[in-house]
Amino acid sequence: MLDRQLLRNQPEVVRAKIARKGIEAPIDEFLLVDQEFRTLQVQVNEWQAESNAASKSIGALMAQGKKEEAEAAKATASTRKSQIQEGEHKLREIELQLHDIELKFPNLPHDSTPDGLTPEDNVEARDWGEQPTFSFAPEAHWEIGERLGMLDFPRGAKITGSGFPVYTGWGARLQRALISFMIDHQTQTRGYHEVYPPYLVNRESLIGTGNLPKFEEDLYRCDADELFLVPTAEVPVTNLYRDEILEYWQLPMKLAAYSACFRREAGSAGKDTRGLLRIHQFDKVELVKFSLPETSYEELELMVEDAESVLQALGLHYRVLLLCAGDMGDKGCKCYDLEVWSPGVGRYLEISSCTNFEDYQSRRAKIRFRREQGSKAEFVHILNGSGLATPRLYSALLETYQQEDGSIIIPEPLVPYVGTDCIEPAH
RNA sequence: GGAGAGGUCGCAUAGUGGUCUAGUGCGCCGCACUCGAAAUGCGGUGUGUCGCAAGGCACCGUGGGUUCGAAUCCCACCCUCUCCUCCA
Repeated sequence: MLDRQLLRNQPEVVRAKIARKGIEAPIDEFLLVDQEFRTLQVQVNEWQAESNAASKSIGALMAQGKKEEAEAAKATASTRKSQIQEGEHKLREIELQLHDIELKFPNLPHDSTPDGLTPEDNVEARDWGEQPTFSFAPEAHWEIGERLGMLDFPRGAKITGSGFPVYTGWGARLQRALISFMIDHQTQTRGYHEVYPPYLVNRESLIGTGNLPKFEEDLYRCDADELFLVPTAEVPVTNLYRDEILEYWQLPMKLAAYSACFRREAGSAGKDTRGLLRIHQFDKVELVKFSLPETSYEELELMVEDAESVLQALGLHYRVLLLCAGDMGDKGCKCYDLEVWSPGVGRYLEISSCTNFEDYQSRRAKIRFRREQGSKAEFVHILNGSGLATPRLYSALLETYQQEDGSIIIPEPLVPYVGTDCIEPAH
């Protein structure tokens, strides 16, 4: 959600900035409904003020025992009543309409976000490590996983559906190890506070982060209870402080949460269907920051480094992309993607997105802070990033550390979590 | 799921139809007193929205209703607590 004053006072600036994302903002619709809203509000307020004054005078007349005058005043007042009620209803209706329009506005890209509409316009900020070389043809992770009894796609499809893989044996152990390693890494060496959130959230929470109203078709919904499975821990974690005012000293607040993530991936049927590249249920450690507005872009750079540090610890080659305005999505102001190299698949895989939303989410979720006691509450800036998502990490790990004899070397920091330094084929 | 109790301004409480424009205490801010502090006294102290402003309007868990007028009465729902039931 954007600042209503900004929309009113500088509609053309807003329109132009949103156009950089290749999106046409509903700015004309907003201005029209907003004007209607304000006009009616002034009118209804006047009526209410008259009514309040009249009621007060009736009270005074009653107290003085002037019953007849009071009765006469009551009669007059009751004629005004339906008019006011009608006006109030209409006003509420228009306000909801206005709010709906506001919720549909995408965020404005930051000036440092490059122009462009397609992935080709993204800017490579840096890379780390080198593409590993092999003396044999590297296998894709689904081949390695099935051969070593770590991944079972057919049975996952049987018990649930496609896109719900089963991890078994060392595969399950490795999955659990990655989660534990990453959450420990972020909390113990990068200063994040651990959160373990619910996996089901209500509608308000999804509106708060901006997943609703626009992206409902991407979510799994439990109709009986009006709850949704979380597409990312971003949703419950960001909403922890919905409708709250934080203390100045709490900022920046850095939270790290593991959760399973559930996405219907509607509209992407046929894309990346093999292996772990695009699945409906996956695991992710999510980083969320509540920041002072004036430092949020520094915090973004630090968050990208936090995400990168996992890949560096595991010795995986990756690159960092600064996304162009059109490829960043609706909610962000500035976004970096981390792409890890997966040699068997032969591609860089998006494994983390680190985004500064500025006050877009905090405005929706009403998350504010106070600089000092008595000063006005301001919206915090909210950032989040994956730190990291497991399926593509899993892919890069198996494919990078595969050996000619069919085994997988486990990188050193992960050994205590997995309980072995090498996963070998069964004999 | 069943029964009961409760949800009021940061916190704690008062308020059961019109001097409530929601009182009081604590906390907080300002001023006074003081060398300084404590104590004390005085004043102030929520959010949103419309307005250049003065000021208006809305908000006592949420949504409806009754009434000229609702924190207060009625209905539905949500949440918390206690007990019962169920249960990993």
